[in-house]
Amino acid sequence: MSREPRARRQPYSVDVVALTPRDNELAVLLERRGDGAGRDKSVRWVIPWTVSKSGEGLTELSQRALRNSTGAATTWTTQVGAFSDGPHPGGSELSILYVALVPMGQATVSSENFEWFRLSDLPALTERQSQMLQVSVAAVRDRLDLYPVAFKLLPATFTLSELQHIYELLLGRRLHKASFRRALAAAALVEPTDEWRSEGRGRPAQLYSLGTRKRRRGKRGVRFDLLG
Amino acid sequence: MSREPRARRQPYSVDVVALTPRDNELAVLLERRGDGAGRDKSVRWVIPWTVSKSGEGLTELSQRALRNSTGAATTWTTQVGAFSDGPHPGGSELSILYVALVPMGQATVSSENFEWFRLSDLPALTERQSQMLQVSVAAVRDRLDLYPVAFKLLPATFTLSELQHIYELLLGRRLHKASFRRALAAAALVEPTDEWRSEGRGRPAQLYSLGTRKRRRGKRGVRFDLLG
DNA sequence: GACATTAGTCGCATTATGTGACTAATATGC
DNA sequence: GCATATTAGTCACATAATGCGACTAATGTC
Repeated sequence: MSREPRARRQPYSVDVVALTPRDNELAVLLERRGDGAGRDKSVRWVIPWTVSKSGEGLTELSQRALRNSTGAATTWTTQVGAFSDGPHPGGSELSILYVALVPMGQATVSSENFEWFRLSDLPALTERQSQMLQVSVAAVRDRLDLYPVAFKLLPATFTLSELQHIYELLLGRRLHKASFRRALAAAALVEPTDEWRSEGRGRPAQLYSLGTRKRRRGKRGVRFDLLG
Repeated sequence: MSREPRARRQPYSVDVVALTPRDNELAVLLERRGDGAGRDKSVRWVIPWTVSKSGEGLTELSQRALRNSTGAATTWTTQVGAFSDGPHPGGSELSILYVALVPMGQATVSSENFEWFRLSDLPALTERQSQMLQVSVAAVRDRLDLYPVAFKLLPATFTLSELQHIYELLLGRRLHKASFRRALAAAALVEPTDEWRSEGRGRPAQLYSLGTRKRRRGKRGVRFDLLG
């Protein structure tokens, strides 16, 4: 997609931050903007976005943006919010932001205009785009305890070590193996399959899958220790 | 505000769900719509909303909507999301939803066009409005552990019993007094003032205020028990 | 002064969590 | 084959958090 001809202002766009685990951290999918020949060379990558065509719902729009950038991948997607400050590459006033979680190892691109970047190795972004990315990652972290986001970053079956690595990646700190597994077992969240994976060296790991939802209600007390 | 003359479609509106504790549950501020003489008599109340005037940011818009409906009250406000399904009373395609938390006892109205309704005693709403209200309440609940929302539903000073009641109201279940206070003390969240409140019968209660933030980081393990 | 009512605390049983050390199963180097 | 490295998975025990009933404290009402 090349530069727009001084676009008339679109009312709103749907922007999608697609995240996937890579090299022990998160990576985000960005779109190449223009050919670098324009006057604004400093910003060459943007968060993929679409604008409404004809009465499409927000969800459909986000799915279309995702399909357009990753190539396929019906992944888990959730809305983060709306942003109005600063300019948008498509000239829209409003950005409706979605995060999409792409399972490890399934991070594809639809064309060479798209590329995955590790968060520690990002290209320059505009203020608004940078903020949207930051809020997206924070949104995923905040939902970690309430929604199965960690599992959406993994394939349907996974080893417990992989699951722990995802949690460590999202929390930004190491977890103790025995504690992690004990808590996981207590919640009866995952179920073992009869498959094992041999990763080269070391003992093979058993594969697990996310168990059927059990509507367990939290009956425990209030945690005041993570109010921020 | 009376019926609009077959409004041209606005690009988007900002809708504000204002919540306050009342009679041991939450109450929401609604706006009377039209005079009841129109053909659509069944829906006479709507969630207060505004549309953009001239390059206002979303935050300013929500503040204006709030001022317009409650009369004053600079309360704590946060964005919930964007909604596109179903019709909006203002004819906009998109609703950007905000929740505002109004401290107990400070729930005023700017005019007789506005009224507070307990959630158990709501008037009929459209599908979209009903959904937005439901999502707003869920958003507040989901943020209970991460953000000091419970304190935003109380005045600057409060008794510990009042605080516990707010938590019980938001969680929908009873908490044990001693456990609640022990956890609260461990987090060093609140500070006692030297004031006491005598509520008629019973022993007077000491008043507390929310202490200064202390950036305590969560070093504890993962909770799998409330994934849903 | 007995009683009702609300605030606030204590002690102990139970459960959850942190942590290091242990065993198990595989690959590699010699 | 056998020692060693590497990763998976478990155990046992100490410490911390939580559930919960019973207690004391301070007020108003009769």
